[in-house]
Amino acid sequence: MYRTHTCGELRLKDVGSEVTLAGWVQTVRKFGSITFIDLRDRYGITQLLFGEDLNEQLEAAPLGREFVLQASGTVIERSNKNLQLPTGEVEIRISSFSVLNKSAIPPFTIQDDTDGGDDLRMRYRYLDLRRGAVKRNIELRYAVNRATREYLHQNGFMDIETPFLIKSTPEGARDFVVPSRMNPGEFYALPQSPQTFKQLLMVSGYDRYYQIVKCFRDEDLRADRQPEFTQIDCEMAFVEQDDILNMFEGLIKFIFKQVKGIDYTDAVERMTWEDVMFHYGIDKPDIRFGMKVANLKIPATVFDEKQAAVAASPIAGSTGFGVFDNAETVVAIAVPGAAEYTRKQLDELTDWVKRPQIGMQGLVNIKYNSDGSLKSSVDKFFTEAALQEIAKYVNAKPGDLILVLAGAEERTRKAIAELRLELGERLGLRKKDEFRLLWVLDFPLFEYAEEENRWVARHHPFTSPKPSQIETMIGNDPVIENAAEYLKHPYANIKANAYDMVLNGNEIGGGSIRIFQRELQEKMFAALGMTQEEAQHKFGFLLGAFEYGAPPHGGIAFGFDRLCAILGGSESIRDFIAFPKNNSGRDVMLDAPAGIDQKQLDELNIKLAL
RNA sequence: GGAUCGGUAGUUCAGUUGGUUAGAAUGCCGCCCUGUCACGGCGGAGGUCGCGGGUUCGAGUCCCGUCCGGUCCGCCA
Repeated sequence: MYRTHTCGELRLKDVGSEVTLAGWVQTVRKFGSITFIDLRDRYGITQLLFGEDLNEQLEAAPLGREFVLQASGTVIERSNKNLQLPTGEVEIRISSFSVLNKSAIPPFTIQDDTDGGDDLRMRYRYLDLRRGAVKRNIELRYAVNRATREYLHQNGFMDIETPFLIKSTPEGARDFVVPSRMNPGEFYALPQSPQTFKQLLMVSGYDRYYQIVKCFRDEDLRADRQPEFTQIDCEMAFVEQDDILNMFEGLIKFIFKQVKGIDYTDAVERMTWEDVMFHYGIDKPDIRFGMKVANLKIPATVFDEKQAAVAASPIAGSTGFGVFDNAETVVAIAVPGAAEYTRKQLDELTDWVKRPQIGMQGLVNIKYNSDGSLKSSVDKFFTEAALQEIAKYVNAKPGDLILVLAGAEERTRKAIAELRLELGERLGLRKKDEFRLLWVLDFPLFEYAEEENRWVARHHPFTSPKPSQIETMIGNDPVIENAAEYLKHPYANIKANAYDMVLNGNEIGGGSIRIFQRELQEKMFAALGMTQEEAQHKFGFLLGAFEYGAPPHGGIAFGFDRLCAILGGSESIRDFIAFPKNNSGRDVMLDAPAGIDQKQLDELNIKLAL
């Protein structure tokens, strides 16, 4: 063995021991005749003391940053202790050492607070991984992994591997594709998720399955998206929606406890998709703070159950203010304590909602002053009494600032959700150390793709409708005559047995109760515009399996990278992946993807048409 | 597919209206230093201003193109 101890374990009780350590040189601090060296490994940092007797040897073999060093000596108590370090009360008086390997000067500093930019850090990822800040993230990831396996194992789940070389599917994200040498002209696809395999495992009777597994989607990336990412993929047979929700909020609570020491004893809130869209404008609301959306006006085609309530809004009739009267949707939030905002701040907020990403025409503000008076940017159109009515409707208190957006339903609702998050952020309401879970239930089963003029599955084509709506689905022809009026089609109102788990405004997991009868699955494929032949060709294996006693089943998948990032208090999932790819899907360390030899292309019968 | 910001020393950045020899910090190298731990002190080296073209007496700075990177929209069942 190269070492008797790690660099993280020696303490006062070890004083007097003869030890040998091995690790990387973090820093060299030379003081004439004595030299301090911080030696680092995965476990920590220990200070080495090189006395006068070793000076000659040090001059013969100078030590630089990141040199690999083996050093032996006696553990002694420090005269000057460093209580910042766990090992800071002791140091090693070195008697002999040897340089196991030299190091080139690293391109950035190997410190928590590195001077390296993202690109450089990724190019030298093996150096970046030496940094404590990154190491702690990788350790946290492993802790989440272990907690997940422990919980699922205790609950009878089996980890079963599924293949990576599978068949391309028509629905959903673009597939990564792998050419088959032995089958010229044919291609495998990498799985977007093990969805159909886990359902087949249910048919086979492995009634509790899980896998922490890579998934692949060839779509454009973002800071928080990778072309290959990891899911905690789970499926259960003989369950209803509640069984799944209970089992997996248990999982997340267990992870909180094991990884963060947090006792999440509150019941996880459950809201329907309609409710969260109505009250927060988005399907993954951050419920750590209030500032709920007030609906002053909505189109007749959405939120059937809310129409009556909105009809009582103070701007329901004609107001004489064209911006409201001509808008499909008018929504507002009351920002607590923001009535003091200056003209400059309000202008800045207005510019913020006018950015192309938000795309609103403007922002109406109403200051509900502490003295109860009201001052707005639309005083020309509304009496103070009318503003009072609005303030009451949006539940504003004196001292609040009411912000109102008006425009087309979809865009405006999205914009108010963004505005709510932005102000929550600015007011410090999105606390890093606070975690609030939420189940969002009863998503629509279908969305309408206007450009393709057909229904698409909102979750995926294996999601079952609410049992009460199976008749609606089977009994209606999916074809739409007038695309503009798709909202009037019965399919627009079919709700799915689907659920998302939301943590602090992030969708961390989602799943559904699946279709398990052949007829309903065939109807689903037909609803999505597939001919019987196509369905048979693409999913014949699944339809076949459903003929041999498929049990009722359902499942869920969690975004493992994202979950780790949130638990680690970071926005970026890249920090939690040992070897991530950049925004263009490149591995800048390997320089992948890359071209291949003509010989390889020939073997694969592939001609490039660049 | 679209929008937008950026590319200057090993690294992170500054660089005025276009004007002398392109700066700082950090890192690196050398010398000094027996208690540092962001050690300190003194000195030094280090640049194809991403690349190509243009405007100009003169371009890091302005214009066009291109490559690379960041952020966002579309997209991501």
